[in-house]
Amino acid sequence: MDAFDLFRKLGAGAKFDFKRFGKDADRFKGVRSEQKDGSDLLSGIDFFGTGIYHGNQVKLAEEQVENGEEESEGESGKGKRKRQDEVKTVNRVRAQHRINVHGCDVPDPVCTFSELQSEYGLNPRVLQNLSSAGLTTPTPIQMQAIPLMMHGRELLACAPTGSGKTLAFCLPLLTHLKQPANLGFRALIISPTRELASQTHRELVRLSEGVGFRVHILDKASMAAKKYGPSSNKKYDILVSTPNRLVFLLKQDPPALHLSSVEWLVVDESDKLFEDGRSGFRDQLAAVFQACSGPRVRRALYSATCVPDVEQWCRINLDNLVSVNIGHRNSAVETVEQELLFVGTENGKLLAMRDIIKKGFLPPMLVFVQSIERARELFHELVYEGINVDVIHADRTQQQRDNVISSFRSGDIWVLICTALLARGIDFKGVNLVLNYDFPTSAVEYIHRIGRTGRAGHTGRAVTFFTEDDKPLLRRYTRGGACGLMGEGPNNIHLKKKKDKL
DNA sequence: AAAAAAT
Repeated sequence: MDAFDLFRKLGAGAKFDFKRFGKDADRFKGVRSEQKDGSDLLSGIDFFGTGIYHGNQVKLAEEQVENGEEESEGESGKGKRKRQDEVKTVNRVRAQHRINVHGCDVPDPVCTFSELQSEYGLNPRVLQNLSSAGLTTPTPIQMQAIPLMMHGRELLACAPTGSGKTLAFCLPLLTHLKQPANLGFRALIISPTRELASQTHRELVRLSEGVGFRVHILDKASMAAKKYGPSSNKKYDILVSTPNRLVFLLKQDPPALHLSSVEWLVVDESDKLFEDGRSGFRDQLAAVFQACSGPRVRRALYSATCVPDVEQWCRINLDNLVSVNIGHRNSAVETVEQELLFVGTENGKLLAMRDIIKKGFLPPMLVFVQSIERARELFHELVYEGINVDVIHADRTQQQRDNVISSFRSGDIWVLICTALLARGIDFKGVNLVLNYDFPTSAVEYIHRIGRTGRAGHTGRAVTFFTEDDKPLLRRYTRGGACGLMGEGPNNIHLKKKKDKL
């Protein structure tokens, strides 16, 4: 595995501009010539064309149709034909939208939001809120995951960045809860960062407007107010939180919050929250799972990336699991034009960055670096460039963090330097460029970072800086982390196992 | 490997 292969594996759908980055191409040629593989550079850059995958999907669907025919052999003519047609239609829909499902008794995908009202009793007001938000057609993940959750099925869902996962779990929650009830929280959503939690909270409030649900977020103020204690009036329905805050309240004696009425537990960015190790989220998440002790609790895990570890856990612990995958698993979103830029050294990064600024760029731009310290440093380098630049990371105060996010959303900040804090889930409208100033430490992180652009079918662009020093880093993580992500067929993913816990 | 996550 060399640097070239690595980038090939990172960048599904990547376009590499050889004229513009001729030097980089030469560089990779050099690297590549060390290999025995005789194939030439350009043919090597078949970025695992999506057409091949699509072909496989259709073929798979046809096989399913055939199976369906065999199964219905005992039936008489008319009914049999009707069932065959239905199976064909459903499989065609799945193939067309690259919906892959595994599990028993999977309900048909829905093709419109109004079907959700007629078939599953979605509140008409929510439907109205959807259309006033300009949402007309369900995305593939919504088509399949919503009916599943409406049937109360536990699931593991994997769909690309910016493809509508939030709505895919919010709609079923609202439908399932039917109306406000004073029973305490009946639905809980866990997110890895406060920024993502607050975004999800806002979405839920907007979506349920006029229905009367009490949607809460665990923030400093609500925790200080101690409003969820045993003596509270239980007049709340849905909670969104980061894990540790929740665990803090649960651990108090007596617990400052009860989750025994929770009927739906949604884990967003599930692979992140399953992260193990001394300071990982995993223990916190385990405590949350344990606290959601009601007999009727259902669980759904969502992410753009899925690791075998999480899948394994789901197979063992979830009831009659269904897993839904949209398109390639663990692949970069296809609407992002990806470029790799060799900049030689650290100083080369700064020069290239200044060059981008000097040449004129179309804001807003997100710039990812590897650590808080590096975020600070880069900010100090750029603050005098005459552009509106700011920086966000976990060491800034919540007030600063909130201000930065809102100024970036409003366009007052053109360039936002950030750490992994903003890598997942955050939905900025119209980020024109994601710059990986520091090379991401894993393919998974790369996928999430560049997924801040090219959202909801829009096009986006991502540039990744690359230096001499990054080479050993690349080799390490292709061995230990996500490897063979793509190019080996949709169901042939080897992610090396690190641990086998939980 | 780093970042985030409670007071």
